Amino acid sequence: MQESLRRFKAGIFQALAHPTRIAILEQLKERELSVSELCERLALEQANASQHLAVLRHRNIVLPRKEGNQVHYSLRDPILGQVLDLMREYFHKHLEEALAMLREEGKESVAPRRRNEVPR
Amino acid sequence: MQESLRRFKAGIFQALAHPTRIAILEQLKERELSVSELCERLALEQANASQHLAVLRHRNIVLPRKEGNQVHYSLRDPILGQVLDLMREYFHKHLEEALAMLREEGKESVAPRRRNEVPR
DNA sequence: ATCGCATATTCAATTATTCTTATATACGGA
DNA sequence: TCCGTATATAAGAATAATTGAATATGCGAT
Repeated sequence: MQESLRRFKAGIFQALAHPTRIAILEQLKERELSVSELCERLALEQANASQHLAVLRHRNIVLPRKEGNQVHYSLRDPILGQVLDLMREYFHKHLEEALAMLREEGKESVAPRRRNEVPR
Repeated sequence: MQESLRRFKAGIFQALAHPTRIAILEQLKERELSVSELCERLALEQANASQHLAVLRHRNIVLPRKEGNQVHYSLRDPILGQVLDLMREYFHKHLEEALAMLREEGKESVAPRRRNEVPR
């Protein structure tokens, strides 16, 4: 597979690689929502929500539907919903380490590794 | 779901969000490989491969196994293999637009949208 | 036409990723 | 021990992503 195709996939993952956008997609997985509904549910600034939606839109991950004054967004392909479901499963499976990882967050003690040890 | 859990998921996606790391994972999905084998197959610089492997390692996506002089890496959880498979399916389904998107790459003509049009 | 609301875009500042080059560490063998 | 190979890390420059504030656009109602 060529570099360009991998860039396409990487682009999709990159679009998913932000907590806010994951939150948005988890909402849209259930049903179509307007921008203001999303802002309300997720406590987002309007401009910020719009920017994140733009990221998702540019990757064709999300579909806008205009209705009068507002824009309703929906998840374009259920496959990405499945991906999110798999991630949920993955998350549960690795709950312990996920929590540990989150607890470690912010620490920067370097803890030099002992000789003969495999890298962190 | 809390912000911290979404950060965990976003972190995984972020680790997947690079063409080189996708290439690495697609190789490891098939079988365990040493760093030098990966470098050879993917035509990577040693230092660069090592950095990308470090990203995957820190997320516990990939597992190092030391054997004498070298380190063999494997995919830690087949779920992520499934995720890559779903992405492949997604990719095929949206092949047309993917190609269009890739063709557009590098252009920066802004193409002002017509009034009454839904955003890009 | 003008107002008000919903949404989108732009800009500048900050922060995070990525690449390259150089150096460090760990190991096995002579 | 010292050497060569495999891998990891560090440092710096280049690039990209994120944010908040300000502004723009599109639409419905008056």
